[in-house]
Amino acid sequence: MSCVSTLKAKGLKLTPQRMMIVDIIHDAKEHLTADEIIRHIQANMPGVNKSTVYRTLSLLEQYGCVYKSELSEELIYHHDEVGHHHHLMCSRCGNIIKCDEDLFIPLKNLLMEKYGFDANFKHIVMSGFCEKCKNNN
Amino acid sequence: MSCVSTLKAKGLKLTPQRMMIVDIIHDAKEHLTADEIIRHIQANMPGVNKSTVYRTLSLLEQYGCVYKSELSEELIYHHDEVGHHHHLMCSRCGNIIKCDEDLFIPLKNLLMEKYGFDANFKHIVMSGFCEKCKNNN
DNA sequence: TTTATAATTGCAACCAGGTGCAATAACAAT
DNA sequence: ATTGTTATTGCACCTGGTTGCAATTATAAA
Repeated sequence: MSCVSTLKAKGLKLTPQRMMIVDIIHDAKEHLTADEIIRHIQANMPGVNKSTVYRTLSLLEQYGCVYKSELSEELIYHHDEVGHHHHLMCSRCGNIIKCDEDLFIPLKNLLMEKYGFDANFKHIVMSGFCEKCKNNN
Repeated sequence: MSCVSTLKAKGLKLTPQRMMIVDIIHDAKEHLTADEIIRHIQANMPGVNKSTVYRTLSLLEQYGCVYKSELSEELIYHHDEVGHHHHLMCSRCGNIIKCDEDLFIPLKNLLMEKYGFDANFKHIVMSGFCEKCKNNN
């Protein structure tokens, strides 16, 4: 079900601002920060307020139309189809290790089995200590 | 190694503000929000600035003396020994399911094996859709 | 097409947390 | 005990994100 029909089915209004935000996320090749989305929309529709954007994003997230994740401290928004990956961030040195996403599959399956919970494993950032910092306390 | 000797070993200064913040976290039975820590310290040492608190917390986190985690949108700080648990938060309805921490052990071990990464699995919040919301799109 | 109504917007004010900088204080060396 | 160095503090300001509210607008019903 497309974003637009999902919203419609819920009795939510298809305002020009919303349509534009949906389009921006759909068209994006990569994930976007909220700020990038705000700049994009204000280029086309000057005067659109940032609170409108944030409210729309959280609405779309609630209805499964976009995914919000965090990437080294900053929140990013992305559409389902966009490629995703996981990160391990060191609390000491701040370095980020890219992480094979397959490692998370067993956990995802387990959460589904035990709790019926459909975890968002599109972008994960785990914090902890990297090899170097761990040994160099 | 205690927090105090860790700081000392790194050539960091043991200011009264820092000592007090360390004490507060040590004495806490539960995890604390940054705000609670700020209120605590300002009760004993009026005039201590919130930026000092935030800077001290991130310093302590870097050196493994406290753990920062997120609990349904708010950041919490806690000492190693404090009991911990995981949560599954629904992006639609906001409900939080408590989650058995053992489920994360295989993943933790895998990350250690493959990347030498010591993941902080003290408090995890996973987002996704709960059983009810998942089926009620 | 007009009207009613409920959802949505923009605004302004707010919140948690972070940052650059000059003043201060902890600690080491004398 | 005094001094010098360097880390740390408090301050003022900034940032991303949120909220209450009055004005506006999409949509359904008449």
